[in-house]
Amino acid sequence: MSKRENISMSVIRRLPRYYRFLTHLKNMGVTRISSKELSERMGLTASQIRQDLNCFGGFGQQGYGYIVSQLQEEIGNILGISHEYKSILIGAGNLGRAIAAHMATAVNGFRLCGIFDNSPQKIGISLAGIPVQDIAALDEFCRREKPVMAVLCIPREAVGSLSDQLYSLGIHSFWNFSHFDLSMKYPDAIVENVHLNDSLMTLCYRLSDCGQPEEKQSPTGRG
Amino acid sequence: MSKRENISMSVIRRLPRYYRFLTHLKNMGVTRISSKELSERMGLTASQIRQDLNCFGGFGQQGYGYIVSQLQEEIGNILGISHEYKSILIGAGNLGRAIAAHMATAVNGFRLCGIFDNSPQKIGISLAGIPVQDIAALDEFCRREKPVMAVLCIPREAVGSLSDQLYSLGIHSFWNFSHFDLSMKYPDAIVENVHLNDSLMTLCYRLSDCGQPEEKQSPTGRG
DNA sequence: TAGATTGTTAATCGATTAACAATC
DNA sequence: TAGATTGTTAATCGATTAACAATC
Repeated sequence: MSKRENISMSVIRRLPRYYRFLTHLKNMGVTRISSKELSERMGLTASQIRQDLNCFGGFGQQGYGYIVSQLQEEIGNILGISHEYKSILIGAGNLGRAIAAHMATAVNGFRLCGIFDNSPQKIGISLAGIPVQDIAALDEFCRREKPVMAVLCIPREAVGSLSDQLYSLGIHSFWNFSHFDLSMKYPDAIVENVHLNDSLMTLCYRLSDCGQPEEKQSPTGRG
Repeated sequence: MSKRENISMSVIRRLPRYYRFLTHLKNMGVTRISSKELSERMGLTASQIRQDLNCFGGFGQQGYGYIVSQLQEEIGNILGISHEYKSILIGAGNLGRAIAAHMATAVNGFRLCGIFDNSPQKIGISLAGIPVQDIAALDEFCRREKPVMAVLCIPREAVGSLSDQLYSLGIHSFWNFSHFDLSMKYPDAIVENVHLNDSLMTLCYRLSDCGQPEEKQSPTGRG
């Protein structure tokens, strides 16, 4: 866990995948692995794996390789998965439901402690054992429970004013599923965006890549 | 739409964001924009925007800038959003439900035409107006409808054998929400992964970054 | 025309890969 | 010890930024 200074996002984004792979190997009964073997299984270069790991410390042994269980645990610590950061979810729609179920089951460093919505049809129901509260109760709840992260599963239009409220209540990190640009608004906030539609559109691009689209001969052009 | 050769994923992943921003500007009544102004609004450099756009052609006018509606339409064409690629969804759990709802509403180049699950409780219900079919009906359905993309909202364990079936039925592109490594298995497949838990873990890392974790003094060590 | 802003080439920066001495 | 594989430095590659001539 030692060094950890100015680690690039490229490296950080690979850590969960290492963690998953090592957990899988551990479950399969593999006790020892070299960077070469791991690289072949993961489709990376051995150099990159060693380079990545050495951002955080030397976890291997020359001539031997890495102990799977040890390395898995180290990366878990680096990621901070044994934390239980208090978090709330805003928006109990289809996506909110899925995320609540996800956060309740997977171990990931966060504990969901409150869900909020503004629709009377949603208020009172439970998702993953947590009751959906009226958004009007948000202030009081946050002052009492002091959550540090908010999951935003609400439409773009709703985020503008709500994010101000959340930010002033001390929530400065967001798992953002909306299209609202939080990191533009709060430069010091920690924002992780999940843009499902953007993701799908890149898939569309790659499918279209071979044949020309050509369905629209757009008759645009400036005066 | 012209050039389009060896466009890097870095560029491709920015396209949907350009598209969103331009759509927004258009809706706000903005008709004309320079790369400088757009860069300030999006938190990029003007150089990057011009560089990105010029991968596909010259859409601007020197001394004037870009016509918002025209550029928006061009990027839409580049992404291929007017396609209606037939797609199927496997897994009608919480996440499957959310994705079905999403794909039914947003315009994104795909048309969801079938949903499959293996649970008797799910078979027969409708998601976004589409009935959930028994996974046993998959072969017959695919031979008739010829979908080209599959959304995978099933657990890792289920993907191994199912992906073989899908691949042999001519489905070579996947929107993959599972942790199964499809691109390792089918190097020629087009795979877009959405790993929600990985995303959340990077957020956890960044939150943990300031204070040391130190809750576990792991007593590991070899031989 | 003069001013503005593009398209494009060159310079810089960062990330990945290769090489190799250290060492288990 | 000899063989293997790490940790780390150097070389390469790619992506971003800066600069500027072209031109509307």
